Amino acid sequence: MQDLLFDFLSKYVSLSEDEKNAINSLDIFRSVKKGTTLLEEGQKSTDGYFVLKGCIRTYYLIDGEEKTTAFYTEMEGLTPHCVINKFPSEYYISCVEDSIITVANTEMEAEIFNKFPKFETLCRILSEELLSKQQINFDEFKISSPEQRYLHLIHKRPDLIQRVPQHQLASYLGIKPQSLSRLRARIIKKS
Amino acid sequence: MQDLLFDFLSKYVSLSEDEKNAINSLDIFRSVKKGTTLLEEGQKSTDGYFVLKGCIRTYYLIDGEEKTTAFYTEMEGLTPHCVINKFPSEYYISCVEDSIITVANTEMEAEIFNKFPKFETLCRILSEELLSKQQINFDEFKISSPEQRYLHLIHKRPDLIQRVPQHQLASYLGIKPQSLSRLRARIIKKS
DNA sequence: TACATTTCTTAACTTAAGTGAACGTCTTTA
DNA sequence: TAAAGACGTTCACTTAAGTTAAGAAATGTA
Repeated sequence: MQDLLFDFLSKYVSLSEDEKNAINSLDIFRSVKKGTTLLEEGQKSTDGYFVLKGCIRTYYLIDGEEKTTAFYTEMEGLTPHCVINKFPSEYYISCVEDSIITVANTEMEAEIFNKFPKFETLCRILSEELLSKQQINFDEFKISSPEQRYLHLIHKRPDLIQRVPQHQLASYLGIKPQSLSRLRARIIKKS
Repeated sequence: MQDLLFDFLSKYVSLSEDEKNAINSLDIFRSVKKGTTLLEEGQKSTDGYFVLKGCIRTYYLIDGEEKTTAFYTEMEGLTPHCVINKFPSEYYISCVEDSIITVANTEMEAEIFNKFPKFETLCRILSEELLSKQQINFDEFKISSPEQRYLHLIHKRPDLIQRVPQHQLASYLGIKPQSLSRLRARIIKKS
């Protein structure tokens, strides 16, 4: 399982056996069942996640309704906002599928950065890349209609449409489940 | 003018005179007039920007229409996507007001990181913070209606509503200028 | 298997955003 | 200073999303 992680990292830096061992010794690999809640609203945590296999999502609970705002699949990671700002979490994190993930807290990160500065460079580059991609995503969302967003998602992340329930996709697209259903019917009719 | 930058940085790290001098010697401070285009669509660039005073925006030109997707004001910075992905820029960057900014390219960054590893830590922390804030912004955008987004903007960035033209604000809120105009009239009527 | 629950779809109705056009105001500039 | 252009508002009309409700389909569970 570790190989998935090391293969991914090797795209950015080359790791010595020492460095790989240092990571392995941290015992960060976890297998989690579909439906497991990794983080709850109101909870404080210092754990960040990285998905090796499977899918996790973040959602807000608003007036009893789940509003899914992000999905993380293979080779995607997230550091919850509450880890950064030290306040209780404003959202939930939950497993969409049985998944294999890494869980690492801030202290483990600091330890690794200290021993191997290379990792800090890696993390800087990764988060700068992510920030930039995220901005493009946001831009695209703003300048598109719900229908365009859906069509775009089909091209950009076709897997999501298969592996994620419609009502979760809907809020991810910024609309209600009924609207997504209607919008899909409209698209099929057109073609 | 440099003091604005150093005051900001001092919130994250303490800088020695040596380090400040190293930054000053890079000659990164620029004064730019309202309307100046810093980056054009199709252009390649390695420059990142940080706003000390004033306001800059990113916009896409789609079917002859400007779609403004982001504003950067005092103590906010951006690294354009084209700097990260090495492709021609998909958007423009332009000055909304007369501004004082820093302009730094990738090589200068590398040089500073090399001399003062502390700066890389600073940049990692800043970009992780930004990424996290950005995600919260995006979440909020998704779960809100245009009217809620506008009301939220009034509370979160009241200055923007004063200093930025309505039609630029509109696309920033993901709607047409006419809709923003109508939405504002609706809000006034209610209250 | 049978029942309950969740998820998805459909429909009728309401509300709000998109569109195109007109108009007044303000700004730019020739 | 006059003309042109940009900007914001309003309006009538169109289109699509929100809402509420009902029912079908799929899923999970006893």
